[in-house]
Amino acid sequence: MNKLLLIDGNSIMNRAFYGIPDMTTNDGRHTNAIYGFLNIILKVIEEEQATHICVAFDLKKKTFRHEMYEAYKGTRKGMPEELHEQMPRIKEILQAMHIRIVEQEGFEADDLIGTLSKKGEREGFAVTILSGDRDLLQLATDTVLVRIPKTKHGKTEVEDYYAKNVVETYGVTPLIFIDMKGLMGDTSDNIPGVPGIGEKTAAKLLAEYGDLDGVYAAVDSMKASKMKQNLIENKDLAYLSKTLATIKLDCPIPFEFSEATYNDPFNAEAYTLFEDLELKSFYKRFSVEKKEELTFETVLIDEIDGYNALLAKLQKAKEVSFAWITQDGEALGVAVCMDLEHVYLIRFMMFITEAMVADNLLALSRDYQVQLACMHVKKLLSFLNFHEEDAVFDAGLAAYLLQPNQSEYEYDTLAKVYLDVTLPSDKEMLGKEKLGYFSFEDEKVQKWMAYQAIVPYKIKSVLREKLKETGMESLYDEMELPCLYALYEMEKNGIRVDGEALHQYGKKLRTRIEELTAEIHAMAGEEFNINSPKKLGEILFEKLGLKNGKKTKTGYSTSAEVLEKLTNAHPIIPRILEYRQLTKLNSTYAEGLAGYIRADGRIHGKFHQTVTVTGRISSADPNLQNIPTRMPLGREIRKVFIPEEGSVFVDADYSQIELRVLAHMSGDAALIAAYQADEDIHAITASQVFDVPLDQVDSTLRRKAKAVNFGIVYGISSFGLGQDLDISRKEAEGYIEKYFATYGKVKEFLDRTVEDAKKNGYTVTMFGRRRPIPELASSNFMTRSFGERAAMNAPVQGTAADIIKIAMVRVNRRLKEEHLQSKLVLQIHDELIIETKKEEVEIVQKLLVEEMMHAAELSVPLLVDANVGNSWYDAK
DNA sequence: CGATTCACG
DNA sequence: ACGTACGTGAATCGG
Repeated sequence: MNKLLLIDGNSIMNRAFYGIPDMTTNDGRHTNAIYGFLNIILKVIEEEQATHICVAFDLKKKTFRHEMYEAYKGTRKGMPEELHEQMPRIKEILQAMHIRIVEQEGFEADDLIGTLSKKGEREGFAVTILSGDRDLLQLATDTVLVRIPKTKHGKTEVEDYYAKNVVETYGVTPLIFIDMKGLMGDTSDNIPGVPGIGEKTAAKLLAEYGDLDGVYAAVDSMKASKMKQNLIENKDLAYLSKTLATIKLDCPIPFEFSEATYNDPFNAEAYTLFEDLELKSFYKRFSVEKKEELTFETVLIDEIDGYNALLAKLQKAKEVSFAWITQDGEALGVAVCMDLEHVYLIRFMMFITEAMVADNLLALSRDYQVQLACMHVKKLLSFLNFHEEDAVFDAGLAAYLLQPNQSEYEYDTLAKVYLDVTLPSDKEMLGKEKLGYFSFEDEKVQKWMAYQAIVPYKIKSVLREKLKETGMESLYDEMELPCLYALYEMEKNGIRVDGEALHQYGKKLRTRIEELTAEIHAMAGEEFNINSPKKLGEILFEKLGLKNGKKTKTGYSTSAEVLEKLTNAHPIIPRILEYRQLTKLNSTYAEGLAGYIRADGRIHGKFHQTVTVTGRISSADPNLQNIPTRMPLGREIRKVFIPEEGSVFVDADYSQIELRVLAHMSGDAALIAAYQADEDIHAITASQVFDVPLDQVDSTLRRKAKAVNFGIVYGISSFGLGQDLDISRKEAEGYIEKYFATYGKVKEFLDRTVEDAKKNGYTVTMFGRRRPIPELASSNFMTRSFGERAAMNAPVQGTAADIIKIAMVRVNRRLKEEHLQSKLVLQIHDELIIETKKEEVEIVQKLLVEEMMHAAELSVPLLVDANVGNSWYDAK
């Protein structure tokens, strides 16, 4: 039997738009509704095994029913621009997929669907209707199925309704469902209904009196009530609502279903559209031949004569790009490119050794003035001994500066953004295949290797040009590129950790954790997983009946913030808080860090340079930038980080660098003066904001003022500040106003920053680093507000990040220039740690403080605190 | 694999 | 009216 699927295009697009978080293409076109729409309909098409499909859309022109409603209530909300722009695109896609689109001027999508559904039934189709709108339930019959997708926790579930299911759920037949809408209305569909009558009352009335006419025939005999009054007063409204809710079944349909067959949806034409919109998750459905968009020849070099001939050519080249091919830390070969027509794949072997090729590459830069380019220089440095001076172009790093909000910078993404060429990704090409000697003979792997050399070759000039255009060329050349070498050295150096001390620390924690576990289980009266917020919530708020439990999303919140308010409500609470703290310390730090200690007794974490949107460095595997310090017990962990014999740690950190940057960038005289006089900034702020003489500012007031200062840097909101200080939004509002009255230029600066960001689409740091903030253009209040706060924060956080990068680069240079044996080991945003030979302590400390202080000339001094110690704990 | 929680600046 | 502070990474749970 033929299956007809009728899709309510507008309502499904609408559902998808609000159900799927914002998604955009690289050039900023929104695709979330398109993505969600396609996911829903493809899922249903598959389930239904549909043979014929129609997707109905409203046309822009107002319909009769709109006009009736607007006559009643004035305006109707238009759709947000982000959704609006997706409508023509989804239609294009459907057309390309040979899926029938139905539109009629003067008719809404549901009228068309109603008509088509009847026509389909008459012609012997099994009809299914897919809509996000419950209005369509009136079309359900014994054979016509209405399906309504719901997004639950990110997953789409579909509710199915035949006539009998409508009766089960709403107590009325589909036809009477229209009368029900007339009584209860439907806010989402702009149907007013009778005031005071909701689902329950409407269902009761209709069960008793049959339909709307029945209700009004009997209305006079009802006993006096508010409801009766409402019914009588709003009779016209009820009938108007019914008319509004009634779907037409007699629209003109100028085509036959034979023109709506579902056939060959995943064709080449559709593929180019999917590609254009970067809807990658659908690519695998297409079996079309992907056309090769980069044409080149791969040449395998695996004997010495060929290699020598190639080398001679490379030495004469001006620009050479390369990709070091590795597997599990072992080098297999290198792909090299010096023109657009060829990629040479050099396979390491007996007579073409890794060491030899590495030396030759280095010599290209140093002896033959060849400009080298590749993808991720830092990753290569353990194989290739390049230095800062070699200035190897790093395509990933350049691309990061241009678009720091991307999640990765692999060859396929870069090719798409900068060459408008779609290449298969790592995953698509290799899957889980392990590379080896014979991979050089596998055509697919050859391509993959080649891409990584030819992409940087091709995009280098594009990236250079864009860096110039955006004023970020010197940022790239003088800050980011040199910084990469300092970061690599920190990774290589690692930091020494006393494994035995770490083990003892963990043991101490675990003893206490066991005690707490037993006590908590005893108090709860059962054994349960304390680590499961879900279980814990049930125990606390249901079994033990603790009140509050207010913060929810997918259950009760059991965050420390909530639990702390309940500390005195039950003795189990403080134990859970302690348990949480200890298990965190144990699993993340005691046990977590232990797993990273290498044979040299040191932890070699990674420092990522292309992760954060603001320009900061991030740390991972393990994260060495979040080692505890705020709580005494956690801080103890820092005792296990120790220098090697004969060395100490010299640790230096900036004092309030972000607020100082703010003082400078805003030019606020009061703030600048306070810093120039080396005043206690939080105390001064307290005195100003709370109208208290400076000598009467107590610790509580100072703490509050500190929160205000932090809030300013974070992009202040009265709600956020209120939350942090546990005061009312109103009160927080007062603090902020007082702050801005004191530091007027700061307000001007923040306002100007947001305004410029809205105009340009990005913010800029003192050193020209940009942060795009697409959220500022959103029509969604929440999203836009976030963008505004981010815009206030980014120049400040970003400039501070720039400054410490400059300091790192200079410190690292001086350590080398002055032939010191001390080495950088950690960077924690505003802090640098140098493992320092004892005989170098004085000079290193001086050098470190000097370079940090003078990394930037601001209108306020950059103060640096420095300490020396035999562990990280002691040096701070 | 997303949500929750929590460690840091 | 909308419901949040800015920027990260890791462990854990549960679908």
